[in-house]
Amino acid sequence: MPELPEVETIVRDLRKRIISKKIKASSCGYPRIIRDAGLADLQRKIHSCVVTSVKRRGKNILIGLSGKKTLWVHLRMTGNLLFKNGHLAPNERVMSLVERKHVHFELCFDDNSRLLFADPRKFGRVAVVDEEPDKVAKNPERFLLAKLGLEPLSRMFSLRRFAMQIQKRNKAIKEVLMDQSIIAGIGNIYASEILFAASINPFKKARDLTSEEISRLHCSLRAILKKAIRYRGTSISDYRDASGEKGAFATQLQVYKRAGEKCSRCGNIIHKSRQAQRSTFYCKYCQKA
DNA sequence: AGGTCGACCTGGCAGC
DNA sequence: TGCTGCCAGGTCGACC
Repeated sequence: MPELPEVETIVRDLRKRIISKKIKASSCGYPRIIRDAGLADLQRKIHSCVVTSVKRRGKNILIGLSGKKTLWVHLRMTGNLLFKNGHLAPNERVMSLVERKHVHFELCFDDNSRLLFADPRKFGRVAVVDEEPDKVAKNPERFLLAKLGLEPLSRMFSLRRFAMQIQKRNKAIKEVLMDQSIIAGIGNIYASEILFAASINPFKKARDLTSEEISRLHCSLRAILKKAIRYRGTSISDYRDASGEKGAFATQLQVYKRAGEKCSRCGNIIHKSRQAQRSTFYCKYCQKA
């Protein structure tokens, strides 16, 4: 699933391509991806709007539209937003793995270029919000979106604020990192990688972390996310950027999906176990409990 | 308030 | 080859 670095890569691509374009038409082959009010309402609201901005908040994509509106997109596990110049042939593969049948929502701009929302598993969601993106980003719950915590690459993400959040949580640190209402944007891949980089055991209770560990975690968290953005994200299978290209960070993964391989730091074997119903990868020696 | 679990979906892959 | 069961980057709502 796309996490912060993948979403950021898509947002940066789209910013170059769709800003100031006018929406001429939209279509949807699977209305359940539209939240709340539904398809007809959404189509009416976005028709003839001009794209004014493309932003990210956590894993959420916020496309600013003229008339103080926001087109909200969440890619969940396998969603993709792809920009395409011109029409799509009836059987054209949008990219490897994603066939025409997986395109569930489509925006057509006045120059005939398109923005496609494709999602094989149909978990992704789209909605229109009657407010501009900055206000939605600040207070997503007000617009019936999920509560979002600290933005890890913003200036607000100080060591002090991070530590305050960590110290009051009684659950495992990996679960805290992945809790979007505490820190926004980290998912299963980067939580594993960040904890490895900081040499912290994923099962350790957040409130038991020493101040030295919290400081190390704060540092690796930002470093890993920034590096992953430089590599344009991680493609395990489905993820592609807005041009349909893979991200290159998979080659940099130290523990995620590497169970049974040797730890790059100590040479011991990387372990896989189950945590909060998801896979966790770590080195038992470098990340002692 | 906090945790745990199933539901939402499809496709790929391992094992038989 | 074909069937079955398991696994997957995320989130939400029901329940205790």
